[in-house]
Amino acid sequence: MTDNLIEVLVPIPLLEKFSYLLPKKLYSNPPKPGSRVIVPFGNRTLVGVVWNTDAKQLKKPKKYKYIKEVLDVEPLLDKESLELADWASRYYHYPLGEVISYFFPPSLRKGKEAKFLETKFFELTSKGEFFDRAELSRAPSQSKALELFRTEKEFSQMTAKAYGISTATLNDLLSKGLITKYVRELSPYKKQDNSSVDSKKKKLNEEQQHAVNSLNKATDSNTVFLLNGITGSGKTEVYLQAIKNIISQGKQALILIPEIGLAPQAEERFKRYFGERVLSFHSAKNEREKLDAWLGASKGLVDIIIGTRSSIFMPMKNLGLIVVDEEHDLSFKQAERFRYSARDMALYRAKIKKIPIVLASATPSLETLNNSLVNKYKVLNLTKRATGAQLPKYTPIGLRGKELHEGLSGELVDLTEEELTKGNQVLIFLNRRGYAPSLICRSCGWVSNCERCDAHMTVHTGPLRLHCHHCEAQKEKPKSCPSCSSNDFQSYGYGTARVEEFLKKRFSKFPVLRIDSDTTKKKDSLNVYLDSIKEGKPMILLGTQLLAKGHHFPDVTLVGILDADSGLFSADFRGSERVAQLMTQVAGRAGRDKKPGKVILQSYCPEHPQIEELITGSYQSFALNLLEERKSAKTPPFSFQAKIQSESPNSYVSRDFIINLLEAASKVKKLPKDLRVVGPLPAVMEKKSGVFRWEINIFSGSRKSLHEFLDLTQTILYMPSTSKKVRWSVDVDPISLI
DNA sequence: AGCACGCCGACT
DNA sequence: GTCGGCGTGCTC
Repeated sequence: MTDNLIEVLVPIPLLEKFSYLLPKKLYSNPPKPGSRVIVPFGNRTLVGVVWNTDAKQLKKPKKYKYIKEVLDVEPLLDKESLELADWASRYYHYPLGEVISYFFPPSLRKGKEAKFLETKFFELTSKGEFFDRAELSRAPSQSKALELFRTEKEFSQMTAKAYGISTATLNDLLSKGLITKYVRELSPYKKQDNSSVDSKKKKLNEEQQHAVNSLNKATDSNTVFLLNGITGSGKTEVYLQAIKNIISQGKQALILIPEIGLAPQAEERFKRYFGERVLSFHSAKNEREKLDAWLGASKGLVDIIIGTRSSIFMPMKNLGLIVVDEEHDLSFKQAERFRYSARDMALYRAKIKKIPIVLASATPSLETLNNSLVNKYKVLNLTKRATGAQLPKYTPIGLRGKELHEGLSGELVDLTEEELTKGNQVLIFLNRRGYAPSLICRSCGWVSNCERCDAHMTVHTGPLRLHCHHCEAQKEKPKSCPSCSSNDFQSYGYGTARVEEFLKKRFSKFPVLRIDSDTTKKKDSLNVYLDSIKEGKPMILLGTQLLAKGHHFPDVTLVGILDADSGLFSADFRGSERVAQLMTQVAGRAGRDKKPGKVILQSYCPEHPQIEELITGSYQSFALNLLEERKSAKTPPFSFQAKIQSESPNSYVSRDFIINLLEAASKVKKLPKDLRVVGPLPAVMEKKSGVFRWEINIFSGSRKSLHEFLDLTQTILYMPSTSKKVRWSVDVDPISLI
């Protein structure tokens, strides 16, 4: 019998589960799967999670240790979370013990109590109620406090302070037995108060209404919806109403959004609609807030969680719907350690829980689009803008042989002038921050390369410095050329800061708002910008992809895309997909309201078939073409991809590590025929942050053989004999472009 | 991952 | 003599 042996997961990069003995005193009350326990591990003590209570005996049983302590009598994670963790661990080939820790907020990972903030309360006793206040004539503070207690009956420590009752007074009343003290968990969540909720539903158009109806009909079934609505078509309103329906059934909804920057606005919109039982969750929250949100969601005190990718791990007592907004967005994929895709985990979570899930986007990823084409997903199309406005018209402007004004063609400058004078706003898009992408020496050709990366250092102004955009490196602009000592430097190319300089000079009467990660570093600064845009005064919004993300700019009538070519000739097969999404999203900021919009696409090759397709066709037609290309190239979504990468300060060491891995793997088992291994090759940017990266990319038409191969490499990678000088990673469904 | 153990180099 | 460098091995 092994009924006293318990399998525990520890947060350590090891593939094994560890078995522990249950002390006799816990026989009557054994911990359940999903409970946290404290276990001895080597000479350390760790917080682990119970996985299995009927663990099998090891083949050669060593000495088992005893569980030290059970932290949770009732499990903190339900069966579905455990199943999701198990799946993710196997799918992403990442140790289960580490995966499971993603399901807990930091404080619970550290072993703290799963309780809301505990607060001291002071309550009037019956003695206090009938006590003659005349006896307190020499203690006016106590007398006054007692009077307050008689009307309020009890105070939390905080409120007592707010009422001006000092700790000394409280202690005096306590010692006289007039009040008592007790400790209570202070749940920050109130029962729903519907009076604060704006229950007016917006009027929907026919397509939106149809979408809402379809979503409402799918309750309790694992239906995957692609809410494919053009920019400005009112996707949010559709899922808001679907969520309303879910909540009216006493269930919860989980909404995943791309970036942390979008969280405040999204939360505000949801709160306006649903009241206080909406909670946002993202990395900027502190430990206490994270724990409170976690507890609130798992106890069912919160109806809606809206958050960034890590919210997919949020326990929900009665989850009824998941929405992944802007599902194409790359930020749903974690690009380090546990390289999960929150979107794909959401799909699996909905499957386990047998609930509907909505993937919403104007520019769906090719994976999602393909799944909808093969009828795995149900498509809800929104083809009209909610305001009735038209999609903006694209006008290409060829740049060859043209004189530019810091990246702007004469036509674009004129059109900008025209729109500003009419009182409209203009959006200029350039996906390159800083002043100029590089600094060159005009006398010898020296270029400002980063010492730690295969990349140029970008010129930044105010103060004038060189920054590497791929590592932390920064330095002064050299006084003279390191190579020829001349002083003839030129800032080569242009970034947002340089264009800003020009626009401010050229359109001095109008504000120019530069919005990129340099100008929005400070907390809330993005919101300050967005608020000033909302005022609707004529101005120029200049920025990077930050501007492309889901914002509603009703007064923008002209969008200028300075460099439509970037990314078209990318080394990555996902480059064009990304460009099309970006262009479509940016273009979609124009003409959202009553005023019609126009989009200028500057390009050195306007006759490039992909540029033409974007202009004359639509994102949809562009994407369908791309899908055909991917099909013949057998790249995802027509095959499954994984990447194994090594990192070392020495390029040869890094390369040899991958070569040895492949060799070791093929010794154990011949590579299956349906597996295509590309590499070993250096990464596109081989040197980054001082380490050299080599990789193999594995493609397979069969998920099964891909995973079998990864399982095999994993056992090799985790062998103690494997060199620890090299850092390695496995990335399933990689999407990174560098 | 962490931590201990262990085997070589430059120090009070 | 020993303090400490990091290679290697192990964790129920």
